[in-house]
Amino acid sequence: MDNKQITLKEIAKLAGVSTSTASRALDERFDNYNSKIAKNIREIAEKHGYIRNIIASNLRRGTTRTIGVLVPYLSDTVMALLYENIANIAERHNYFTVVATAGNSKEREREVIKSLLDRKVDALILATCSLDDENIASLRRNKIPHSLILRTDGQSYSSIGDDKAGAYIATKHLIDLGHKKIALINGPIKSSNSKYRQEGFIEAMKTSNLKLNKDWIINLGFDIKSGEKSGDILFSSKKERPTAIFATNDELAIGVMSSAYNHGIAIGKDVSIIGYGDIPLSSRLPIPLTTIQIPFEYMAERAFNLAINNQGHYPLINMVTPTLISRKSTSKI
Amino acid sequence: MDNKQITLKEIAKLAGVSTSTASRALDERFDNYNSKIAKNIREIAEKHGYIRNIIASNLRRGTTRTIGVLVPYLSDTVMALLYENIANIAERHNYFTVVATAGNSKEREREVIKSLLDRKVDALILATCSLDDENIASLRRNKIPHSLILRTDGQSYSSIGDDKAGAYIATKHLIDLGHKKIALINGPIKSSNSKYRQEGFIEAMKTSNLKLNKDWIINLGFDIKSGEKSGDILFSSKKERPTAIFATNDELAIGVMSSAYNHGIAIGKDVSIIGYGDIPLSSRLPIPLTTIQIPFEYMAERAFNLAINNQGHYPLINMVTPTLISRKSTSKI
DNA sequence: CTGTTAGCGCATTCAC
DNA sequence: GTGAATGCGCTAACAG
Repeated sequence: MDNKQITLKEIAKLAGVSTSTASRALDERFDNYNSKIAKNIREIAEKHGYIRNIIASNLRRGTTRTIGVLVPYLSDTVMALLYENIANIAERHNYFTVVATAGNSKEREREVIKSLLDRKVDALILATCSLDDENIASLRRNKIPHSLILRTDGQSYSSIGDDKAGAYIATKHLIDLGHKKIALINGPIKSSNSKYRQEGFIEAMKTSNLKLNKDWIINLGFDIKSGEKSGDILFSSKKERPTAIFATNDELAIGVMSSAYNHGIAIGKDVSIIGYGDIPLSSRLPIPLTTIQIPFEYMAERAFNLAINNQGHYPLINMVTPTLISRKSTSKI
Repeated sequence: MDNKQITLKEIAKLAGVSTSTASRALDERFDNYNSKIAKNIREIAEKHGYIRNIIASNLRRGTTRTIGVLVPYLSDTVMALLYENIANIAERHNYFTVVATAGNSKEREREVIKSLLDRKVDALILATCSLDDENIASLRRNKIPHSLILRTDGQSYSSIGDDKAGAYIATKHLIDLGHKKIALINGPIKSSNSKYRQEGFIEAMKTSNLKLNKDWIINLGFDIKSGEKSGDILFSSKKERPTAIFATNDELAIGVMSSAYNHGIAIGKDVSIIGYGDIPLSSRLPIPLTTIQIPFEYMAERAFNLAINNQGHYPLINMVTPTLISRKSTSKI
């Protein structure tokens, strides 16, 4: 595999040519270099298991063909899926990918961006964006190639889902099932996906002339625990309870389900729950979750293209259309 | 942030010293270099936002302080948790980490290892090991620093859980609850964790003089889907059904739960289910999952130390002890 | 402690 | 199409 790798110079010597000729013959970017001598060099290189020293090459070329991806947590399945898709598409384009996790701290995010940049990544893809994100503004100021995925601040090139439409579809699904008392469990509104999903929810409610109950719109976090807490708030209320809940991501929905179970409320019967994201788990829950599917692969591909080459081929904000996946957690009232 | 980064040479010129002096003054490895001139260099560097070009530094130093991590899937929560823990401990030691996913293909794994090595990672940590793993044998032959995590082939330095003990505890828990008809849902036996968990299961059964039913030991995959299939096999059998099931990881257990639900079998009542791993989700399932907790952080730390520096400070196989977490998915018969 | 010299391994001028 | 020369930016060996 390696140990003392054979070097370009040595290959050149073996082939009886200069290192520059050897370098050209082995440069993957010139595919029209087919002289006899070039072919010979390639054969020799192949035979001796020559592998270009990427570090040296990167230094000289001034580019690393590496993109850095920033997510809050990799243990968040949506983020893991997003990253896997980005890594795949990048690999197909001969790019290498590195991830870093920033948790929910803007400060940590700043550090991590710096660390990625110090490593000379050619571009960044960020899934951490909040609506007024100073870190991302700083990327723009410094003209650092980057794109946003899943969430946008409306100012950098972004590949996101049509969150408002998705939320509208989700809410409409509940309404079409006959529900009128519908609660929204959402993440913090400072993220664009939360904001637009909330807008979609409200629009669907208003369009159907349904009353919005302020106590039934809850904005805590994005994780299971937040969903559970939100569910506890709704289900332990002395007042009226909602008959349906739209949780703006699947993890929140799972948390709500857990809470419902603890309160002895039958999911899909006493209460309908719809999520957002369609993570692999959702279809395999004891009560499979009705949810909104996001085309992650397509989203990742666009984010990649935006990061690498966003010279006006694409609009600033690129949206993919989500679709409803109906399962057992929702039913007619 | 960057753009045209100021270079060491320029800092040296500004400080009126040679580049080598500047280099030494800014070398993080010499913390005892505190002459007046050195301090001055550092001040100037700080003022001008100097950042060492890591690529050039890596090339010259011949080391990257980067470790490569190989996992099957990042969308497998256990793997994501493992990686996050490795990345954290590595960062604390001033190492950078990159991940790659190999799916379940040994061929792909080989490619990915090569790609990581081409990038000159200083060491590898692999969570992909099977019992007789040619890729890992190859690492040993080529004396490439590496360690195994979660799974071992018994020949490379490894940081794993005590799978046999964990499985014994899990099975014993079911037996102590009065169960006698116990099924095992396990991954493919070619992975050490599956193998040892199966051994622990069998030992507990034998120690308690319980009969092993061959139809009740199922070895499919590691994912939810496999768990669901396995559950379907058990629950749709015309013959006798088990009253308890030990699934050797939480995802399998979730799959089984889904199957149980579909068959109208009440979890924690008609059937007790115990998992393994304690992923965050498990405690928040509608019926919280009894499971075996693995100390991932400690496991990751040891794997890191083994990868970086395994010169006999540690035994070949390092085991962390798992503990039982009792929840509602198991109950007395 | 400091400066000089000499590369790490490769890619890119620029002549021929 | 090829080779000689020249660094990318940094670090290490050596001598003082």
